[in-house]
Amino acid sequence: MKKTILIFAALILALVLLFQLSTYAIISGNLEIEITIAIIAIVFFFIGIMLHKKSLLKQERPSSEIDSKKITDLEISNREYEVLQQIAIGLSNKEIAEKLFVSESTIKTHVSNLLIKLNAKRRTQAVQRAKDFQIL
Amino acid sequence: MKKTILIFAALILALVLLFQLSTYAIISGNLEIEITIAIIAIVFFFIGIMLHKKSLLKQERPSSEIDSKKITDLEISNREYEVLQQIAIGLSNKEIAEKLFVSESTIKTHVSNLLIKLNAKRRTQAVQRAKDFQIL
DNA sequence: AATGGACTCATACTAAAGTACCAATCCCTT
DNA sequence: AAGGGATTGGTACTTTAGTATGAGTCCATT
Repeated sequence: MKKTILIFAALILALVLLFQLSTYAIISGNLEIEITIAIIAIVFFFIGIMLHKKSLLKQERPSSEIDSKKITDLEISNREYEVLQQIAIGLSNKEIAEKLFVSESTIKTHVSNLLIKLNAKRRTQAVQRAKDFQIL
Repeated sequence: MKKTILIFAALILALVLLFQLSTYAIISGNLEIEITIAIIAIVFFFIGIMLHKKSLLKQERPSSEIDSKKITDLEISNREYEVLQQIAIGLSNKEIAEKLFVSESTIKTHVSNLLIKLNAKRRTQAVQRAKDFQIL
């Protein structure tokens, strides 16, 4: 909200400045009115583009951001989440075990707990549900 | 490219029209120059926003579009692709078999072929690779 | 008519995945 | 110090997944 106010203040300021400039230019005869109008048009054209770009950035981020709150809500521990990430890239339990320097038994335990917490029957379904929850 | 030319033509036309309007207004004394400038600024401000929005739509679509050419390149058949989609949503072979009204054996055959064609060792990896290829 | 691709299904395996239970540390909080 | 969650690991099993191989049907192209 603060940024919006600042942006609009800047816009009004720019408008006033351009107006002052154009008035002076027209009176002093240094600039033609067509050029003044053209400059104003171009300046606000690009202001429109830039503002829209910034507003979109704020909207796009959440859609691809992981929801860390949801992870804690589901009571998924750090280690379990690490395992979940490895499942998502298609690794087997043995491969995950080697990557995280633990035994395959440990990974199986983590996977079983993940399936319960994500209410999934299989690891493929767990990945799908995790993506629905925006935690992957 | 054609659209870009049309858009710029429309922009120039709008600029000329606004210029004509403002010249007439100022000469006839019906409008103050400040108001004219303000109108031009607002109009081009919104033109900027709208143009940027349209250009973004063209960019976003391809990133979430499935690459049907890639599917044929990988020699993945229609039925195999259907199975791939079901794997991606986390179904087991038996569940896929019931959904597509075929036996589990058939699904296993399709899955095996998919793994070869996608160069994957497991179904989870197949899903991951399919997404890399933009076919899911 | 013959060939080849797509789809189907089966059998018999081997290999992963997943379940159920138990248990030992470690670390943090009460 | 005691309790509890997190992490680790094991054994013993059941269930899915995946491989290998062969074979039949259907359909379009040659």
